[in-house]
Amino acid sequence: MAEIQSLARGLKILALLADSPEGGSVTEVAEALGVDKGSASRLVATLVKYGFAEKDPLSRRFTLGPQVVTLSRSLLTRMPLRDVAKPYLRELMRSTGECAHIGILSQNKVLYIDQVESPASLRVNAEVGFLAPLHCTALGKVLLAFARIPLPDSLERFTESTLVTKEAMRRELEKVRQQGYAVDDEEFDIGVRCVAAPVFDFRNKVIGSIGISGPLSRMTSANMDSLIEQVLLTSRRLSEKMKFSQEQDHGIISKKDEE
Amino acid sequence: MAEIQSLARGLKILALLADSPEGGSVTEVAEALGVDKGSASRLVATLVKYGFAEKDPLSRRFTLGPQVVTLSRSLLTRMPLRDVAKPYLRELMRSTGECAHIGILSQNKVLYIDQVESPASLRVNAEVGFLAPLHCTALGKVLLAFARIPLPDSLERFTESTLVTKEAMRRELEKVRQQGYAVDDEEFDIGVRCVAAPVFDFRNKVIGSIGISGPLSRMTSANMDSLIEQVLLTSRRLSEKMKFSQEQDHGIISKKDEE
DNA sequence: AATATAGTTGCATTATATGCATCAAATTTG
DNA sequence: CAAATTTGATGCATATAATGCAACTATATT
Repeated sequence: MAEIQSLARGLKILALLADSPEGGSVTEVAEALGVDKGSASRLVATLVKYGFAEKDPLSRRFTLGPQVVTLSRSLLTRMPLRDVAKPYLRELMRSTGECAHIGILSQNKVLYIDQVESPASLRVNAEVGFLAPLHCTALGKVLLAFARIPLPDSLERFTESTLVTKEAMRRELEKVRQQGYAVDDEEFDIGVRCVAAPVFDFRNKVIGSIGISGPLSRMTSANMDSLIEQVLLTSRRLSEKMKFSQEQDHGIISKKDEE
Repeated sequence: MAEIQSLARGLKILALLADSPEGGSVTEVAEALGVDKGSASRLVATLVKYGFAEKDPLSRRFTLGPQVVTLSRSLLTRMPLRDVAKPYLRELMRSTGECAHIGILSQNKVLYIDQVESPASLRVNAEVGFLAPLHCTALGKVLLAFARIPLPDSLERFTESTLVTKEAMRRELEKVRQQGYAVDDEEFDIGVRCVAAPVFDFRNKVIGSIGISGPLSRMTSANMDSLIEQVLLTSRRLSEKMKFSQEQDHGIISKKDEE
């Protein structure tokens, strides 16, 4: 699979700019890619020209450009799952009082595609576009358990509670499958608990996971059961809705357009 | 300014995919760019390889990939204005009951970089990443009036009330400058009114605009005055805060890093 | 003001992207 | 259900476009 070198370089630069909070200079970019300053200069100039990067004239450093935000919206607003899920997220947040979010599998991580914030002043906030590890988040565990994707080779430790052995992980995923939901008990962020459950499409394939996150102080063992109940209920209702809307889509697609 | 052709082509493809709801096929892409099918095939393959595009195996069509969502988040979470504005947006939404949003100038349009939704069931929703015209939105008029950028050559009509002549626009902008705020009275969407005011940085340069949008039924002439008051108050407070945080930044930047 | 560092641009070279043709796969049609 | 047609992928030779070098300009540092 031959890749187009200059395009690949440009895309690598975008990833680079995304990773460095201060942006990147031409020389840094050149070094990172192992190309000449001249080439780097021309590549970033092209990115700027199309709005994918921006130059701060003062520092002469480059950052991501607004075009990526526009593209992102374009993608997000066209995700059927996201569209359908919105009211369910709102309802889930309302009934639990915690931040509700929905994620999909992307690059072997979980990508948060939408969120409804809790009004509480102490709350967990997972920005749309956030890319989290699978093995230590509730949303991620659900995807691992139901999507039947291979376990990541190394399970990075984030806190004391992170499950880092494949064996422990396998047992955990078995449990998730049996229960139908996953819990993250301070395995990624200290002081944060999450609950998530799968969303299935009309073929009973997992297409995402939906859940809530909140501080330990509110997500206590005393009310975990009712929170889990809410999440499960929501995930089932959403799955039903998805089946419905996708069967409709299916019908529409099979009817061929004229011309 | 020589642009790197293949990179430019790749970026054009991304814009293309963003514009077509159904995504694009290899042949369509090839036609749109005026290149060979083979080249188009290799270009999209590269985009897919780096997560910027995705292939639906069934329809063999390409859509934007999740990488753009990740990049977008990376950019948005690093915008100082966005960070600082969040609580002000929340407060503005709470005090007015309407959807509050904040935008910046991008590609001669206004880019919505954050939003707080109203809980009302009838509400206006402007997704983050939305790119709206300057001349017929409150956020946009504010930018036009205070950023001293040239008027767009043609003022597209969206509704009966859209101002489409340069002369009318100039008068309107003069009014905006005098009042310190802008109103959009069904000039973009029927049934929707918006109010917005500028956000200034420590140099008194406009860096964005903040405002609210709501249905005519709630944004009546009777309560417009108080809504305007709220927006103005918020924009002034936010500007103050921005001055403060930027002066701090300024200090940090001028203190050179070791190494 | 002088020096050093960083970014841009012109130009010749070479590698790379391109188009064509072929092949494979999938979709449509008879 | 097979034949035909459309669509996407890949190998290869050619030509073009991207590259690196070097010279130059602009900015930052001393």
